[in-house]
Amino acid sequence: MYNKGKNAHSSSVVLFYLQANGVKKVGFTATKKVGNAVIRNRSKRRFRALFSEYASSLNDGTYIFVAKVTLKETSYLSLKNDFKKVLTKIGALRNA
RNA sequence: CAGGUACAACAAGUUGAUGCUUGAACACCGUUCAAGAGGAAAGUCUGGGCUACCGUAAGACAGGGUUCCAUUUAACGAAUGGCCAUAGUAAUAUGAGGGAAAGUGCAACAGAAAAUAGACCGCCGUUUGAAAAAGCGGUGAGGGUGAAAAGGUGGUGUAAGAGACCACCAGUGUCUAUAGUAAUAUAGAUAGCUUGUAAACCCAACCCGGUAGCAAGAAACAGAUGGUUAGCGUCUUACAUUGCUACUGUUUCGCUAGAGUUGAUCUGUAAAGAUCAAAGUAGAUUAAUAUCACUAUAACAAAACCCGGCUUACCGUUGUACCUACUUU
Repeated sequence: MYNKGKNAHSSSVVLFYLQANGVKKVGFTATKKVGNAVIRNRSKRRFRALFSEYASSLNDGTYIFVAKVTLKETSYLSLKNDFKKVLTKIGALRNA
């Protein structure tokens, strides 16, 4: 998936996407580089909360969101912007 | 009032919107209600419980661990109180703290000489010599070297010297008395007994089956293919036995009421113990316990089988007890 799919970068998020009809899967990744267990769990929770906002307007396919080191200092609004940016870049938003 | 010491406690809150995990009820597959991370959940350093394997049980040896004393505890390498040593004016803190007189070993460099002491300079005696000096012997008091030079000071003594002898002092061992459960302390007597190293081997006392860990392990269903005839560190004795066991997937159990928590009373200096009372479902498996907003900027850090300790990290704040100095009375 990392090899075949498309990817898009922003300051706090990296998105990997592979199109597939009838499948809708999502994964959240926060490696040890990001921080300790508390920070990683919090990153994944924030991703999950944001993803549920966009979930209905997304195309089918498999998504992987990867957290970057700067994520823990990013505010909600700028994270939302980044989220929108990577989704648009990849063309996953249905009504973009 | 200033500085310090010890211990303890808390570890955000608010409401609104949108959600998650578990349980219960209703209902009949969605509603309602309830509960939902820590003081260290961390490091994985230790003591156990629990589970499996090493056939079972007992013993010996080997091996490992502990190390001032007493107490506490299920147990411990932990805790409490004390002793000793060191640091601090003190409150207090720190501690790999048995034995060097059971034995063996080791002590770099420097230095003449380093543990059976040892003569380089010096000092003393004597022989040779006119003298300078040389030879032989004595001397550990003086010099210099070193982490350490074989207790210290003064005297007696002597050719010069020496615990060789004496007085006082420091330490050590032994004995006695007193205090203490004891470690030990104090006092007296006595032995001229006096370097360090046990994180060198070793000795003494006490303690210990080993390995793996809940991804342990157990059960059910389904599937497909096999493996081995044996074994704890070693040995001995007794008994028993031919069967034992592995793989993949899913589900259930293991899974949370426990050597537990809180409060009161009593016992104890304390760790802790006894009695009585009260409250109480976190239990997941990519893994819930949130996301956004507001107050004020908020640490370290996320349960994963469960308990006792230890270690390390830490924002902001509060309380209690004590010590020292100064001022006033």
